[in-house]
Amino acid sequence: MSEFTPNVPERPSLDGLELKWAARWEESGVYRFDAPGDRSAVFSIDTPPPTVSGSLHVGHVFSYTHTDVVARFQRMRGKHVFYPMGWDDNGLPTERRVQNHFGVRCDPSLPYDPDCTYPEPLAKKGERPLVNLSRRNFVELCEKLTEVDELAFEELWRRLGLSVDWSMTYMTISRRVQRLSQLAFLRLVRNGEAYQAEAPTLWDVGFQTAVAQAELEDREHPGAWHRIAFHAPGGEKVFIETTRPELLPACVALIAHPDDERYQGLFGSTVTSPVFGVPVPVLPHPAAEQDRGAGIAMCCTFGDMTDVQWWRELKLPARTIIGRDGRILPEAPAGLDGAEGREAYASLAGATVHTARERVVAMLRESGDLDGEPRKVVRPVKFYEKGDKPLEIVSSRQWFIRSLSHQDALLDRGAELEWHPAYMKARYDDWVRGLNSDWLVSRQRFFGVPFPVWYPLDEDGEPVYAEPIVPGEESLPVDPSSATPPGYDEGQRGRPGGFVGDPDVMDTWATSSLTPLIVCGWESDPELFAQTFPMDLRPQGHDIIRTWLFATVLRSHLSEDAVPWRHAALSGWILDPDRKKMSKSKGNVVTPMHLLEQFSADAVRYWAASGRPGTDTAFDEGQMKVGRRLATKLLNASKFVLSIPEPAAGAEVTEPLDRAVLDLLDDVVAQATAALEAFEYTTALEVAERFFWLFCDDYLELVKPRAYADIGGDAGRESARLALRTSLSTLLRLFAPFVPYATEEAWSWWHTGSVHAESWPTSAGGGDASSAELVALATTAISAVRKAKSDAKQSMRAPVEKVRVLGPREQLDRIGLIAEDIRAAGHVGVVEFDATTEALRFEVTLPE
RNA sequence: GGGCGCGUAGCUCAGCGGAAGAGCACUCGGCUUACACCCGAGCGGUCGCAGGUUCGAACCCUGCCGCGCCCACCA
Repeated sequence: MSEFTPNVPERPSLDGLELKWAARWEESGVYRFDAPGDRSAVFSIDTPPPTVSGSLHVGHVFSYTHTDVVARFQRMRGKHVFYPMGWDDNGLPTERRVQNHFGVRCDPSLPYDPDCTYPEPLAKKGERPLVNLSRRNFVELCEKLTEVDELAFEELWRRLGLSVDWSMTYMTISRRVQRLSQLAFLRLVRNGEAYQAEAPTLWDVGFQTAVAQAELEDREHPGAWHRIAFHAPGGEKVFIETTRPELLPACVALIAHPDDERYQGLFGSTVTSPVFGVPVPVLPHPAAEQDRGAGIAMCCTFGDMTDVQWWRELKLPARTIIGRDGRILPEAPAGLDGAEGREAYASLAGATVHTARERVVAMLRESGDLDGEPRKVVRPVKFYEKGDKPLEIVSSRQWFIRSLSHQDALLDRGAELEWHPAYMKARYDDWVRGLNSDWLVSRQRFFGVPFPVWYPLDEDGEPVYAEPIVPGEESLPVDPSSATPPGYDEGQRGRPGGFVGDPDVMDTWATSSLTPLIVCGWESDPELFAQTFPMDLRPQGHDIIRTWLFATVLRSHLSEDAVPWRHAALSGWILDPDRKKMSKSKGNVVTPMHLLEQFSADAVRYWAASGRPGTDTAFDEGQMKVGRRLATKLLNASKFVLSIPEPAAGAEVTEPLDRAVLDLLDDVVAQATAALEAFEYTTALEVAERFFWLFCDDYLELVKPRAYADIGGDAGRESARLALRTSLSTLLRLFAPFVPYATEEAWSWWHTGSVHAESWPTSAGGGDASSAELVALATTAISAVRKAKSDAKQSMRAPVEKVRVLGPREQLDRIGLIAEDIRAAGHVGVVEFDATTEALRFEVTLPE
């Protein structure tokens, strides 16, 4: 480029930049990953695949921007940035959305219909009966809907300016990912790290599926304490207290602490439950707390996890009374043998837990075994995080991945990671230390990756779970509900001596925990894998440390004997102005596309970049306005610098002010680089921004007359022109990761290539202190002149008769170096110096 | 109950051992050959509280108060 006046528009604007540049970036492939053949030249990012179940919100925009800033920085540093995007379309949210959207329901017993005509979306809820679909048809419909969602997501991400390589996009429900997920699972089965077991499991009666420890949350739930009498053989009453009287027929023991003096005489004896008349032992166990309730608890199968512990450790019988639908089972459990007890139970059969509770309380009241009235309490109860009814515990057969036996190794893996911010590691450590069961990965749902397993049926038609049939790896992915296992034909499905497919699907996390393996080409592209794994960065929310982060570390540990990445960057929440977490349910979400349209992508990115790693950040349109101003200013400042003729060949930066400013900028580059290397993008933006405003407000004003050649002669003019272009080039590159559109636009006015493919500015080591001081002196001087004009309510263009500079000799000497710039910029007649022993000050004399 | 983080200007936040900072808001002024979607000047703070360490503390230590989050318990 050697044109004097580059291609600068008359009135630069942010409007329309997104569409213009997003299209050109796609065309030119500037963000395309090309494998360099060398792991050290790659920066690979394990981007979170957003759940495709509706819409992205500002929280997504916030955290994905952080990652993009880092990606762009690394790219400019010369790294081959491996930055794919995925969509998590697996799981409950999609299932639920499809059911509501199309008015359908999955019936796994139906056969697959290859010519199915799918229903149109419902115009309004309940306008027609639900349409039943086979599992495979249901899954196809899910895929249809998620495709549409994914396009909308991609459009938003492109507009935001994420420098993702869109040619590598993956979907967690795709055949490729299903294959990989099943393959990884079968490998775990083979080496004993995945197993199935029949055990009491936390169960959501609404969704009718088992849930894992990581998916629990506590909610305040109203209940009541009931004081209930059991009967000892001698006729005396033993009172227990419970919030779940409906579990009385499931009671298998009373438990008190071994040291509790009140119950010493009862240990080993048998008491009889009221109403149901079931004899149960009174047993000691250290998990019983003396100062809680009556100090003696009724152990039921199962009211809570302590019941499970007692049941297991004291080898108690199981008296299950709650079914998977949350209702009381029709058949009374073994042990409930008395006629009266059976009659009482019959009155509960089929009732919901809530109704059963009322009936049991009524019966207790009638028999006189309810002591006093129930006392209402609100106490925390375990819920499935997506559910709306308290969890029950039912016994069921489930698949688990071993994690308890790897606790120490997982803590070591956590220590291998660099955490940003560092204190987030504590959450991981807490979680790993607090694990109380292996990872339950099976879900009794439909839309997800099926377990690639069948079971032979014995002559009675009962599955032989101990001898699962697995497919060959080459046949993956398989859906055992429609595929036939090796050695069988389809006619044997469900028949004695035949087979049955595992009906369950894997939990979403069981697949998304494999994202590093999915994107890096595990078991499919060894060359790519060698260049990208272990990955450099996992960015994610701090709320899913116990799920996604933990599970990914576990799977990588089991599969690759390695950490999945070197750095984990945890982003915070977006808080609404009331300091609450922004969420859809609170109805306070602002749609991201609207924000991008209103403020521009650069502005929204600027706001996002103001949130430090791990820190919850307020949603702040004010910050977006500031960002918009910055981006506009970059365009205008660029226009101005480029409107000044290019420096002549052989020009040199000779003027003290010019040298000092470049020195200062060099220091800014050093600071910004160090900050970005440590994922402290906010600090990088701050130092760049502080310099930029000083550059615009003070340096540009001071240097204008010289650059226009009004003063200073040839050398001064060329020095100014060279310093201006040099600064602008550096500044545009410094801001490119943050405001990619404005910087690209301005860059395009005087360069042919993309700024995002340029190299990151390098620092010569930072300026010395005297440069910073000289710039500070220049700022102080020009401010003093401005203040005088401002106090006199005059225009900045108004002439100044005289400026007297008073202060220490050394400072006067330094100001002397830049006095001519100050004089010209301030429209000052003469500048005089008077050495004193006092602090530096300026006397500004305006004309009469 | 355990852990983590945070309390600095009206608001959003930097600063984390050497003279209290920025932006926004507010007040006053200015069409200045890049930008009026702009520019300039100004107002504004017992750095949560109380002790301690230090020549020196917003910063380090101890205790307390308040807010948020994570985990556990849930008879």
